[in-house]
Amino acid sequence: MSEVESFFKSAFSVDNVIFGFDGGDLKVLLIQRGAAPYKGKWALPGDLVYPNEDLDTAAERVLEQLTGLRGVYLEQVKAFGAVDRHPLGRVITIAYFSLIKISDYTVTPASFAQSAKWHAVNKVVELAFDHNEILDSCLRRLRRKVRMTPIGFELLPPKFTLTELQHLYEAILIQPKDKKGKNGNKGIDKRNFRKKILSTNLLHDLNEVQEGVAHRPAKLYQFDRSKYEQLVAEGYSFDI
Amino acid sequence: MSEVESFFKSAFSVDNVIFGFDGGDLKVLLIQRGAAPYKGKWALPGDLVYPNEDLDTAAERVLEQLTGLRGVYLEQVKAFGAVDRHPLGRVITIAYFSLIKISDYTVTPASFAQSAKWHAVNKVVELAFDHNEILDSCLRRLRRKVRMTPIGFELLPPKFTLTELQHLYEAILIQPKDKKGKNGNKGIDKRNFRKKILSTNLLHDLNEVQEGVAHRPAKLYQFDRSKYEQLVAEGYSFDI
DNA sequence: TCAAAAGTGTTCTTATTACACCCATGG
DNA sequence: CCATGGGTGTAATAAGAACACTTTTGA
Repeated sequence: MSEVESFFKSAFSVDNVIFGFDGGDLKVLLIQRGAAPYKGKWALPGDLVYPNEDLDTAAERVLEQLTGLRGVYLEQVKAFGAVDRHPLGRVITIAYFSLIKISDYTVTPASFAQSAKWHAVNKVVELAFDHNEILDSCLRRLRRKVRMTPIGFELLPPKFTLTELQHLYEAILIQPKDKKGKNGNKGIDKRNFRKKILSTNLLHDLNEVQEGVAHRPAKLYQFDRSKYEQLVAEGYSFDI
Repeated sequence: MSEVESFFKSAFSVDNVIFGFDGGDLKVLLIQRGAAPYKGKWALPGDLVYPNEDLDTAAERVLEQLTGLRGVYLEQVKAFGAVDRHPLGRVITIAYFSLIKISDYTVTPASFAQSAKWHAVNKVVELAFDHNEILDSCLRRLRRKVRMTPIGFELLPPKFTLTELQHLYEAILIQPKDKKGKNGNKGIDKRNFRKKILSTNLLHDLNEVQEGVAHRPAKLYQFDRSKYEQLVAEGYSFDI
């Protein structure tokens, strides 16, 4: 084998960290591997990239095959390319994360998806390959990004209450329990959160309320994307 | 050719955006291509990744071959993998940026390096491949990172003045001229900058002053890395 | 004595934090 | 009428922004 040929004895894949939110915990969609290597282990959904396929397209394809969803939030995080990360050969993988409304994911279209399941990110067990490391990277990216851009709404239904929104931020931003308990990992202050999020003027008050709750029903809001885009064009920068 | 084989008709490379600072402008080290494709064009230094080489190692190798430097700041940014990004085949590239002290780069050890040259990032011309896009991504990453972590010091000599440090931040953070002139792209306020940077207590006053300047000589400072690492362990987070 | 850059404080404005009670609804 | 979460304001503190003159040195 020539040296040049040896450079091409390699492949690349995409792996997708699909986040969802169930009202309480931040979740990640994992599949249970049906074949070696790591048969039976939980893993991130991923696939080899087709020879004539862009990386982003491959990530979209993996997402759609598993969830049936298109056009959702998807962002590349970084490449993972340790020599020994794949036991069968040199495979570098490009990590993506996507945000979906957990209620939109109902059936499991793809054949391999019968073994797909939501896992709370704080309770994820040992995964195949270097997927724990990939998940960690994507989670850190999400934590940073959710405070700088209004992507949190991608995880909520179109109509939501302020308390639901606050719980989402808490689920994403509050680490389970800091090593030393140094920084007080308490929840966000309700009044301050509402003040700040409403002061952006990006939430449209729908003049509707929750139904079927055994307490005072909360008002429903909707994220005003077009307003956000207009503000961004004027130099606005989201920060929460 | 089997389908599986076709997946392996691809290669990956690393491309390295090497930043430097000459006291005035933020610079990037580019090489002039000596061979097709894009012969004669300026490009980012890069190379194919060896089959048994980690991505980070490949990026370090490219950097060392060009500059002779080891152990400098290096960070992966992301992968670029458009199908047609390389005219000769499917090559995805992993972009890195590194920060070097421009005075440490003197001779040009590698054979291909006779055509290496510093270019002001604000005046970079059309580059080979998708390297302009890669440079933009790395520059955005640098702009974000330099405010969150004390990596700016990687671009300065060990002893520096506060004015030099301020000029560095201005060179990195101030865009040449905003589209509409909307946000006032003026320099940083000198007094506020000094107050803030000194309040971190991360600069060690060396009790030395500049020599050979035709005006009042400035005091010299040194970045106290061990103090920074100690503070980080206690939960501190740099922010400028 | 001039030019050139170093160095230095205060005021104003804005953002962040801390904090506790009444309200509306369904069971 | 009780349990449950919804909804609201103010005061104190901290951070950021604006701003101009004196000092030191070499030429």
